[in-house]
Amino acid sequence: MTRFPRQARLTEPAEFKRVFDGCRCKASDRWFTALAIPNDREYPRLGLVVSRKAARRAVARNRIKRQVRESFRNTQARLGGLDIVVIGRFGIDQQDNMALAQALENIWTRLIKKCAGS
RNA sequence: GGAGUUGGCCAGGCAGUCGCCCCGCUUGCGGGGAGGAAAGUCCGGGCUCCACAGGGCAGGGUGCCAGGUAACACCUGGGGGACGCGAGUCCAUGGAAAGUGCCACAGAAAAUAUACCGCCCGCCAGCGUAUUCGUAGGUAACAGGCGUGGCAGGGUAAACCCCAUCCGGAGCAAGACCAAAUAGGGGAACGAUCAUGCGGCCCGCAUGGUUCCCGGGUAGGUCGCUCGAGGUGCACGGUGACGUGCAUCCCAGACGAAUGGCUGUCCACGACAGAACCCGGCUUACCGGCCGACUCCCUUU
Repeated sequence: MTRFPRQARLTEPAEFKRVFDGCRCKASDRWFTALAIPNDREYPRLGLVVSRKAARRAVARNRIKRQVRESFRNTQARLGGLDIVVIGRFGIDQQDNMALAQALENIWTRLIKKCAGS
């Protein structure tokens, strides 16, 4: 299943707050920080935070978000019932799509491992 | 052919595949899905709410003339000035005889009135040179004083100002509607007339229960939200901006926020950059490409 419907997104401030406050496991590198918390569902949900600070131009922010969504879409089957917030960090707009995809793959793997342990 | 001026247009294409956001019939299909600047938020409107008898002052914008427009600081035409052989380009381009202020350059001096300069006359003091010294004379140069003469009543209003003219405030987080949970408010009905308080007691008054209704209103939701000063074509009017008529088309509407990923292929190897209520402008950013008009020079016929 590689769809990405609205149910698979965090859409309300309260949901974001839940992840930030109750964050159990965390994975980060130079360009991303990912926070996660188990939800009561059978599928994962994704929320994105890419600030103006991380990428000045709107075009760059859009590109980064699309990359994350695309990567999430292809990976979600392995993630299980997690609410995840991915945060873009400063300098991320300098990276090309290939680099972002690899970085994300790495992030997902580590996140799964950490959450399974907790 | 070369050099140049100017107006307009495009903004990688195609195929496959996996997705996202709207809409339509609703297995699943079909249709639509960022820009010329969507940007800066600098002007002008529409729209919404609030305020508002009328007039004036203050404050702010605009500034040759005429026209276009819903309106403008925009656009068109004309006048004037500057640049260019020219096509053209650029100009906040009203008023200095209402007043106040300022004045780089030039000038003696930009308003107090004369320092200044040139020439002339005389005087005082000092220095250098020549002579043995004092004294006297001559030459060059400096400073000061006196008399006479020269020069002006200019510029500046992206200085105040004057004149003309325009201007209410806030903004879609505008605003409208629906509306949980919880805690208040108002009302009605029901209690073997039960409990508590004020009373020694009764009456009475207050508080308490359950059910229902009403009103305000938070989270949340819906609307506003895209058919519009709309696009395209033709005709007519006008030097032109533009207007009028007819025909035709429906062309993003998201809201933790869609418009993308991958693969193949072609070429001039792809810049600046992402809608958030909607229009008209201005300004800024930008790889390249295409089309039209015009000017000058050279060559050929």
